Amino acid sequence: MGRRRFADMNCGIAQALEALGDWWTLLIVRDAFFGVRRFGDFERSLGIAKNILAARLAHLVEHEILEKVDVGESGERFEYRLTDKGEALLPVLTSLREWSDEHVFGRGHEPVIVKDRRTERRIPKLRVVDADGRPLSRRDLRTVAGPGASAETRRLLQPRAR
Amino acid sequence: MGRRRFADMNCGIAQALEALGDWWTLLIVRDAFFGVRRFGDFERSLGIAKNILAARLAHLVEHEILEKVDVGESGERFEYRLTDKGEALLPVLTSLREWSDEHVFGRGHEPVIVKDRRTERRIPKLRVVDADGRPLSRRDLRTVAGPGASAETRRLLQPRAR
DNA sequence: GCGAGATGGTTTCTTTATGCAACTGAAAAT
DNA sequence: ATTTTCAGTTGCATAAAGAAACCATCTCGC
Repeated sequence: MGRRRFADMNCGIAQALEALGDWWTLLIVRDAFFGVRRFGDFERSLGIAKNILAARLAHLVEHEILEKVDVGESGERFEYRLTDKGEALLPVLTSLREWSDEHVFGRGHEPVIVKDRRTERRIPKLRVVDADGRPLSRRDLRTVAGPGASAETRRLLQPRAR
Repeated sequence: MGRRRFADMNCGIAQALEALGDWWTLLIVRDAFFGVRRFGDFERSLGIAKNILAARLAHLVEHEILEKVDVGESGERFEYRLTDKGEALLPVLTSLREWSDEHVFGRGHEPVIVKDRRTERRIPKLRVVDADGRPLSRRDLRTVAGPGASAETRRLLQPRAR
């Protein structure tokens, strides 16, 4: 029985994976952040099969991360553009890149560097911080049920020994 | 012909996906952040098939995101614990959750809320900011080749019309 | 010390997903 | 008018995911 979907899980990570978790999808989004818009450009940039690309683009359009815009002069010719919801993935892509830079490539071996276009300075690393800007780690956090929590989520979040 | 791997791509996102991109993997890491350590606990929490779980845990151990520790009193009994490299994924999980909270569930419908354990206040949202703390969007950024850039990466980053 | 159950997997088989290659129909370029 | 590009679709081969059954240790109760 094929792959399970996560759509019904009452969890933000699972929901994000429902939209982005398929193979290739996040690389398509990354390319979109780089300014790629056309079917053929995604195809060449990624070396992805056409049928997979078509399916992924449709999935991203369905999830309102990309929008398909007809830009044809005298007929149909499409572009895929990031929506606001898609642009909001910047912290996700950034945190993934920063993690790889530090823990996969290692400092000094980054394949790319992201700068503030205005000042030409590197952007500061993303960090999880408290209200005063002090860095927090996993142990400093406490997860509680929110307003949209399901009964199951509520049960899972009951305090227990760790 | 099976699935392509991204291991050889000279890109942080691709490298992160090589480690985390498989189906289920990120949910296993999420559970690890919640304090889950035992095979059976992951299995029950996720409802994942044992063979897939075993493969994913081995993959995460191989990538040094989890470590497998023998905690048996008089024989083998294992725990999977987050390494420092694994703990460093906190911004990734956080940015995914925050994106879902805002763009999938919507404000006021978050299934979980993450608080600073000390102050009981919600943690501020992760943002990509400049050196002075001002928020940046995709358009404010410029990506240039880093010290570890391959020839291909260098070529792709040549300025071009957007 | 011995059987019952929990733990942590491996093996087998079926169902899906992925990938390649070939094909298509419309738009642009020449 | 013909060729090339574009944006897919279709068909087929293979690899990965999932369920269920199986298995070797360990642990607990007695």
